[in-house]
Amino acid sequence: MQSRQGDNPKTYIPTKIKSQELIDDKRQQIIKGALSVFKKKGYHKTTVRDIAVAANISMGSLYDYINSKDDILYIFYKVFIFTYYQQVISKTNAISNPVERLKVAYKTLLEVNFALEDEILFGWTEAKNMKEGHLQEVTKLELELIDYFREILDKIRSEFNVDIEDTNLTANFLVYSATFGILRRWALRPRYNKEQLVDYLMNTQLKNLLPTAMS
Amino acid sequence: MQSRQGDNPKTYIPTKIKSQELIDDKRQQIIKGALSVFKKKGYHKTTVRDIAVAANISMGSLYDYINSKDDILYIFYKVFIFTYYQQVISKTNAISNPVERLKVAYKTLLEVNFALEDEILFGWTEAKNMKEGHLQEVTKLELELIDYFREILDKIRSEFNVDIEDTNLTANFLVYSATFGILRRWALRPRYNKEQLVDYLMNTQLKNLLPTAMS
Amino acid sequence: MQSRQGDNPKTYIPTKIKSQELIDDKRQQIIKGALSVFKKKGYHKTTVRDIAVAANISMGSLYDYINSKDDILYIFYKVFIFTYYQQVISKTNAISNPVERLKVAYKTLLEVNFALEDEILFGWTEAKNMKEGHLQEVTKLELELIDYFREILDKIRSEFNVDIEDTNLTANFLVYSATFGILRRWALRPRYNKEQLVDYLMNTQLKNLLPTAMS
Amino acid sequence: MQSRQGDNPKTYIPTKIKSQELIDDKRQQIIKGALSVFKKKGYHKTTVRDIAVAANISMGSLYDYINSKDDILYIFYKVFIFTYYQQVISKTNAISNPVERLKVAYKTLLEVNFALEDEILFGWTEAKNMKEGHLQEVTKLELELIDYFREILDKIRSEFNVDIEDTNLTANFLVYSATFGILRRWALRPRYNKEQLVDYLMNTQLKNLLPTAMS
DNA sequence: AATGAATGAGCATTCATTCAT
DNA sequence: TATGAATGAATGCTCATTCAT
Repeated sequence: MQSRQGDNPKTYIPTKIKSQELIDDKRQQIIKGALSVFKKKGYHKTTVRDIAVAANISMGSLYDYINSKDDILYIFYKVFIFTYYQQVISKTNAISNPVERLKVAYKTLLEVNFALEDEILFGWTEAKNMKEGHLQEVTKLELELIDYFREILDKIRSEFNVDIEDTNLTANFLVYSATFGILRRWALRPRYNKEQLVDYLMNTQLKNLLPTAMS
Repeated sequence: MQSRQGDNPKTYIPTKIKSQELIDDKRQQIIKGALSVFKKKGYHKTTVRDIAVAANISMGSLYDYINSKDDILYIFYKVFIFTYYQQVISKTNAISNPVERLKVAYKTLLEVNFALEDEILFGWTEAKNMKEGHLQEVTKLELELIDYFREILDKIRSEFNVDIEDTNLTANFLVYSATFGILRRWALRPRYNKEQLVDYLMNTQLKNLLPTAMS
Repeated sequence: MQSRQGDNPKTYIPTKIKSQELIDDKRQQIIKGALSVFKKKGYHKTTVRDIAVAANISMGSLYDYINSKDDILYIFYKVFIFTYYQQVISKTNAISNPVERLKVAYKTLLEVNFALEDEILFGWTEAKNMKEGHLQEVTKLELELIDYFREILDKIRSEFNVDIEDTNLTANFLVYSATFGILRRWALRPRYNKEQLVDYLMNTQLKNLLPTAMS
Repeated sequence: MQSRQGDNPKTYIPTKIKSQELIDDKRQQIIKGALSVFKKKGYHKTTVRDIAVAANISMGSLYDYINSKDDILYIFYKVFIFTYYQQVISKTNAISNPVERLKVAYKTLLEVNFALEDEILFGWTEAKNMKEGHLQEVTKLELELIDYFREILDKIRSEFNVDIEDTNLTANFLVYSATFGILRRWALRPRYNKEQLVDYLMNTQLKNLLPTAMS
């Protein structure tokens, strides 16, 4: 696999601070604090003061590590999507059978989604608040994940002669379907728990894709 | 079918204006203007001034028809979801065969979704900004739509002895799947047009549900 | 007694309306409504809309009879002080013995004060909101009342040779003392009722003024 | 004398500022500026901008020290009444003879009133604009001052066997009488100066209270 | 004469960002 | 580097007054 953007969540945002290590540490601290407030109040209603308090850092210092409130959103997305992405890759990279790899990848995707519920919910609704350049970069990362699924599907199609009409479209839908339990949780909880939802998607979305013998 | 909330999109929000007809007209004008700005800037970044200008009404007059910025969001959702809902119902109510009804209902749902792309995109990301009471009311309307699908599925199951494990969960997923083309348009366009996306969903989501003979 | 301003509470404020009778009626209606709202909310927090509603008149019509919110305050004061003033005069004008006249006048003043508690409380705190010219005119009316008391005291002094150093200052204090029970009601009620407060003032303020034999 | 509320004018109003010393300084500066504008325009017509300008502080900074316009009023009253109160107490606390103490206390009260004319004039008319809780607290402080006079009168009555029917009512009237020169200044100035007014009240209000031999 | 809808300047308050220490 | 006080433009909302009908 060729090198991808997704391999590194760190981004160049100019700061007054020299030590890169310090920058990384503090930014980690900042987005951790930020997310804890974002979850409750959303991006717009969260003030930079709120974030500084939650991150246990002074207002002035905060602005030594970022240049604007928007940067916080950007850094959050980078780290978040990178994590999301890495988990799926790392758990499946070594699996040679593409059918098996698809199953594990989709299952992992579902698990990660449930593990990062708050982040996903927040991410879905607030992405539009990033400025153009940042948004594009984040979008690119997500497209890479979809592409990862497409590659698996392509392999299945060519190796097993399975009939999948459009692997790109299918990959897109698969990734979309994986957030069903999260984005609809207001309608699904508490009636259904995580396991039931994972099972439902594994049984319907994958089974429909693969010949009965395989699934 | 018993009476539902969804039968009436008008809601009592006290105003300073006495003529109900005028209220309805102006509110229509307001949300039309509001949406045109919301689309570009999102709810929070849109100022009430922006809305007044877009709706071609003065600030003072605007507040004669609503009581707060939040009300605009609320009225928008009520009208939007009601339209959404009504179209599906009105086009399928008369179809007695439940399989046929399901097909037409889902197809209509997809068409409406594409017709209301902007509204849906906006609606998905900004719902959380409504105040508690309003949010609940809007949520209720959406649940009624899901229930409408569940009822059709129940009928199919009992009349045709089709194996659908959980009709409620399935109905939820069906409604969710219908927004795929909209919520992922940044990844799907311009490669796929509306027809292709509608076909994909009709072919995968419905076909998987019904025995081959029926679909 | 020469003609005084206080003889007529009506004032020339230009209006669009021709019939003077109608003007008088409507203004009566307006200040009645206005006072009922002023009592609860004070002048500034009362909106013209509030007044229109309370006076059972339309916004547009209201402005046919007055020219500004300030006018309402002005008309209120004119009527209020005139009433206040007239009662004291009319009950005492015929009493020839000045000592007796003083007693009845002060007693009447006290009674009127308690009868118009709300008006007085409102009047004291909101007078400053009238515009300069109006304020002066109203002030003039009150000075006439003080003068009325000074005249009685002058007569007592000359006829009975009672030692009252400065009749003008004394008259001022007498009128001031009469509002004690009203302006301090937050500290006096419910411990003291109207009768106790009237007795206290009659016994202290008048008795101290007049030789024991007279009071 | 037991501890009283009046011992401390500082009140807990949460702020964004951490240094208490700075808070005290700036608040002093704010109410000084505020009063200078309030005097001319009254509470309602004074904008927060006016206050910021008069206090030589930026709008944003102003709100770092208070939370609402109402708070300014509240802080003003606390400081004002505390000053008022403290002066009377501190000048008389050491005087053992209660008759002497009464004389000095009343005289001091009169002097303080004249020294704080603007504050009193403003205070009387705008108290109603404080919110409920604040108003009660301020009221309590004033009641303590009245109580201070009542205690002196009680002592005089018991020690000297002077006939004062109701010491509480008398104390109330004494405190009320002390603002005569201020609240009626529009009718009294420029004819009477401060000394004449102080003399008048000392001579009438106290002399009437005490047996001739004492006053 | 009466009505009530329309207007827009004005207000209290917030908050991202800067900067002196 | 770190701190937190200072800044002021921007925002949601109000309300006295006007005006078309």
